Amino acid sequence: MTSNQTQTVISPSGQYWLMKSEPEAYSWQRLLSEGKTFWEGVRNYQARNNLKQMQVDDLALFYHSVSEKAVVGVCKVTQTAYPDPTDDTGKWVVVDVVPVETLAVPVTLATIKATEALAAIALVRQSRLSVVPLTLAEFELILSMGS
DNA sequence: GCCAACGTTGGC
DNA sequence: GCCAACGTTGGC
Repeated sequence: MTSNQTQTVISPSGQYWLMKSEPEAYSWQRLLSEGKTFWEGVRNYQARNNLKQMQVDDLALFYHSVSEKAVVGVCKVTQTAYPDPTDDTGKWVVVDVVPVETLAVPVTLATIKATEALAAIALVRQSRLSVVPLTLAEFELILSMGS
């Protein structure tokens, strides 16, 4: 590790994600205070497939949906997909994540939509998908907008 | 609170 | 296997 910045911005697998949560259901502040969580409750096949592709140390933006509509932090995958303990059917999975950093300035959906370079972002194009992939460029741009 | 988008379910 | 009905999500 040469610096904090390198640690934050680089995902060894080259994969980057954005994960959505309603702050009323599970907030960034709660993740900060708990230090770790498993990302439960995904009941959508496409989102599940994204979860299954995650590697340890993949980085993900944490997005507050509905009441806030802003990217608020960066988290990191510490455990790849395993069966969702809150699910009886055995069909669904979770991953473990830990918080990495809080954005100095939340990056709002309105700002993202107004940014030309983010026009293709899956957050906007597939607004109902709760776990979406990001390109490195999208990930880095949102991080820089939030710093 | 409304509505658009979209995923799921079930009848045929 | 199609498609109408329905439920859910999430932005506005």
